[in-house]
Amino acid sequence: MVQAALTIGRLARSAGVNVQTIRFYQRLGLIAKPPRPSGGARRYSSDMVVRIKFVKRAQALGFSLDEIAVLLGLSDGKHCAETKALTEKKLTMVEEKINDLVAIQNVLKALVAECSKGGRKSGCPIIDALAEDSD
Amino acid sequence: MVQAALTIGRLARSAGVNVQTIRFYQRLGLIAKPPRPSGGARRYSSDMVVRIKFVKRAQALGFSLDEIAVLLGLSDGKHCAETKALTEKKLTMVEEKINDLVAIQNVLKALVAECSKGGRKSGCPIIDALAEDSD
DNA sequence: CTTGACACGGTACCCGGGTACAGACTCTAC
DNA sequence: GTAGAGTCTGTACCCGGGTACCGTGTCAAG
Repeated sequence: MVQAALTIGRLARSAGVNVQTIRFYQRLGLIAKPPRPSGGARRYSSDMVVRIKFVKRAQALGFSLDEIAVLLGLSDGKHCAETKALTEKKLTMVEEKINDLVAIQNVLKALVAECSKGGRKSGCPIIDALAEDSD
Repeated sequence: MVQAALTIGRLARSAGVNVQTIRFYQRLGLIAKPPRPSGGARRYSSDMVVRIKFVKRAQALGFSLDEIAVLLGLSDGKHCAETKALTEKKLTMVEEKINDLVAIQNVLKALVAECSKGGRKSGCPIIDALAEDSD
């Protein structure tokens, strides 16, 4: 933690993010806005790079920015139980989404297979299946 | 095809959709707008119910409204090859999404497991993992 | 002393898939 | 004749996660 005192542009480049994204995160309250030295540019410590990367990694694991705000609030390491609960909830959501997609995958596979088989009543079996009153 | 001559409200109820959604689909060109009988309300044939349900079923299989517009354009049953190609493309997209989610699932599972194991250096292993420079 | 590169703050716009609201009209029943 | 339900058009708003544009300020180099 060398407190490298970055400008927002350098901070953005270090974190691999746009300047606008940082301002956007500030508006959401994910990222603190350091005090502005009256007439000059705000200065950011290199801890902010870590914090932004934290956001990006959590996002890559499927957490929404709202959820990440909560995670950041728990990030002093003293709220491990809550953090774990949130992660388990997210895991459940991911698994539900996988189940949904697998069901879709099976339907699509069946449609493609039927199409390849050929020789059905009227036109295209895929179109027929979508037009049928199967609900 | 009894041409039941539905009002937009009845059409919406039959198709299980809001009136605004029908108008929205009309704006997108997914659904035709029957001529307005000068001063009266537009009348919809019951074929429109089928068409709207087609849209909803395709949507449930992961097709976007743009893609559904294409599907509807192919839906005379004479474009089975194109339809199949579109479906295969969608299947591939779904499979890619499943793969992404399974990767996420594995990471989340590992984090939860490590958290349950307990006894790590500093605070919460999940927070630590998100804060670490692993990229 | 001017030019260029940044920073600042505010606002508007993008995507996709709708939802909601406002104001005018028509039709039907009481 | 008047209330209520429905329809019409147009426009604005919602979500989430940003992106873009505008006018102004500040700083350093040439």
